[in-house]
This record gives sequence, C-alpha cells and structure tokens, in this order.
Amino acid sequence: MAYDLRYDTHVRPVLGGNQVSRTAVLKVAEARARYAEYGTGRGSRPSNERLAADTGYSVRTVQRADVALRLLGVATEVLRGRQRTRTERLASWRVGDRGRGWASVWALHDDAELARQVAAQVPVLSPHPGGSSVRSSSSRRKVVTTGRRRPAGVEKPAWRSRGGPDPGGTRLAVAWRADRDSPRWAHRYTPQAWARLLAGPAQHRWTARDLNALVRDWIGVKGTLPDSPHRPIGLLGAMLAWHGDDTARPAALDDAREAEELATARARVAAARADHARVVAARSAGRAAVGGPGHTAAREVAATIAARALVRRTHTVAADTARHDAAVRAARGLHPDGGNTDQHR
DNA sequence: TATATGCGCTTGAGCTAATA
DNA sequence: TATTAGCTCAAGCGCATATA
Repeated sequence: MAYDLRYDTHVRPVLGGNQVSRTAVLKVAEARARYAEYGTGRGSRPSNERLAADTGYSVRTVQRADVALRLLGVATEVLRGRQRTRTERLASWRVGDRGRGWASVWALHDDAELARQVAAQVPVLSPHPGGSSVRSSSSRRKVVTTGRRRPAGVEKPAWRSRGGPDPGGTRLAVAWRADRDSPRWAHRYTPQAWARLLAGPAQHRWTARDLNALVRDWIGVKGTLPDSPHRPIGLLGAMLAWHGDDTARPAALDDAREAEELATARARVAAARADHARVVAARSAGRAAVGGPGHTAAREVAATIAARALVRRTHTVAADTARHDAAVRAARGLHPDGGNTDQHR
C-alpha cells in the first residue's frame, strides 16, 4: 500500500533514472524484517550483500529498495554502516564475532499519515457492486425486492439477540476515548464497538485510568506496543486476558495512595483552621477585658507597686552616692562637710 | 519506450606494513 | 617515529543493458 500510494509522489522524483520495482521493494523489506526484532521492527542490521544474497537481487537494487523504503516513510536508517575500529574488533573477537565491519542498522515502522491514507483507500479497494463490470438496469417489474428468506426460528438480528451494546461498557469506552492519556488507536472504534469488550471491567468499576494503567503495565512487561495495531480490540482483549482478574483494578493502588494523600491534606487544613479559631477567640477575650473593673483594679495595683519600687530605688541611689562622695573627700584630705585642708594648698 | 536491473567506479573510514 | 601506499569494508552513484 505504501508503494502504491506514495511511490510516484515521494520516490520516483528522487530516484530519477534509478527506479526500483514494487516486487524488489517488497522482497527487500521482507528480508530486512527477518533480521529485525519481531516486536519493534528495530535492530535490522544485515549488510547490503547479505540482503542481495537473500533476495536474489544485486546490491545496487537492494540500495535502491532501501532508499524507497526510507522515502515511503516505513523504514529509518538509524546507524550508518562502517568499518570497526581496532578496539571494537578486539571487543567483537571476545564474543566470537570475527567481522571487520558493521552494517547499517535499520528500524522498520509504520507511518501514521500513511495509515490514514490506507484507511481512506478502503472504500476504493472494496467497490460497491454497482461499480463492477456487472451492468445494472432498471427493472420493469412492479415488485423488485425479494421476499423474506430468513430461516424459520430466527426472529431478530444477531446484535439484538446479544442484547445490544453494554451500557456500562459504552460509558467506560466513552470515558477512555476522551482521556488524553489514552492511545490514539482507542479512537479507531466507536464506544459501541468497544462496549462488549469493556463490559466486564465496567462491571467492576474500572475507569479510563485503569485501562491506561493496564496499557502502561503491558508496555513495561512486554517492552513494546505498536503505534497502530492491526486489531486494537484484539490487542486490548489480549491485555485484559493477560491481566486476568477484572476485580483487581490496575490503578487501584494509585487511587488509594491519592485518597490517602487527600485525607492527610484535609486533616492538616482542618487542624490549621481550629488553631486559628482558638487564637481569634483568645484575642477577642483580651480585647473585651480592657477597661473593665478587673482591668482597672489591676492597673491601680501595678501603679502602686511601681511607685513604691521607684521610692526604694531613689533612697538606695542617694545612700550609695553619699558613701561614694565621703570616700572621695577622705582620699583627698578634705573635710567631710566640704572644707579644704592647708596641706593641699 | 519507459522501467527495472546490474556493473563498475568512487567515497569515506580505518587498519597494516613498508619506508624515509 | 612519522608518513604513505595499499588494502578491506560498507555504501553511494552513473550509466549501459535487459525487459515488458
């Protein structure tokens, strides 16, 4: 599909006089895929010569196919091939690798824009019979429709016999599709299409967060998740089967931890509010007591105590000063009453 | 005649041995 | 010891040729 949709616009102008066939591109892509990691498409590192031997084409054609794959947007050359340094070769020898060079490393991948183009082509690839080689013409018969051919005993369509889309599963699918953390392929199907698969988890009160936690767990354990899985419903079904117990919500632990943090924060806020209320009450009581009989009596007692203390301090200082003055006069030979002696004169 | 393919040469990086 | 020629490896490119 990539070749059919993009070769003329993306590849042909670049390759000029060195075009490459669809068959050659497919063969080289298949050969490269055999050397890539199965789950991710990464780590494909056969040399051009190896690919030429595998495909039966020349190295030159392999090179052209590589360019085409790159321009089609389905492969990326991650590391260019080169000869190893002596240190690298010695390291390689220790693990039994006698090669002198390293081939380019390629990653094979899908392309979101290309996937959209392919999806857009589906109606063209599955034409209505009216567009086929069988010509239709207007019938002259009065009744052109066929009669009831339903087998006896079948009274309603299959979806109705299943009871229609599960409401809980539909609600969960709607929430999951609306969640910004959900993978893009969640939007490949309508909520009704997801509903049947999600009916079980919805019964056990799963949320969009649970589904995304399941996807993250899957990536963590399996190591990979395609950008555009071939059958998203099948993939999510595999994840749910891998998870096993629907009653064990994947995000339950996160929810419990957040609930505990929320409760702690609420208790902290309540305690702070109680402290503040106590402080406000005490301040109000203090302000109300100012000017009252108790406050006035206390002030009078305090003033009396302060006056007595002042008198005591004055007497003490006056006595100390008199003693000091007498001692100074005695040391100078002066009369204690204030007169001078002749000795000094 | 347009398209697809292969041959042969070139490039770039690195190693080895000969030589000044 | 530094320089240089020759070689390997991986990859790119132009042109001649085969083919439908």
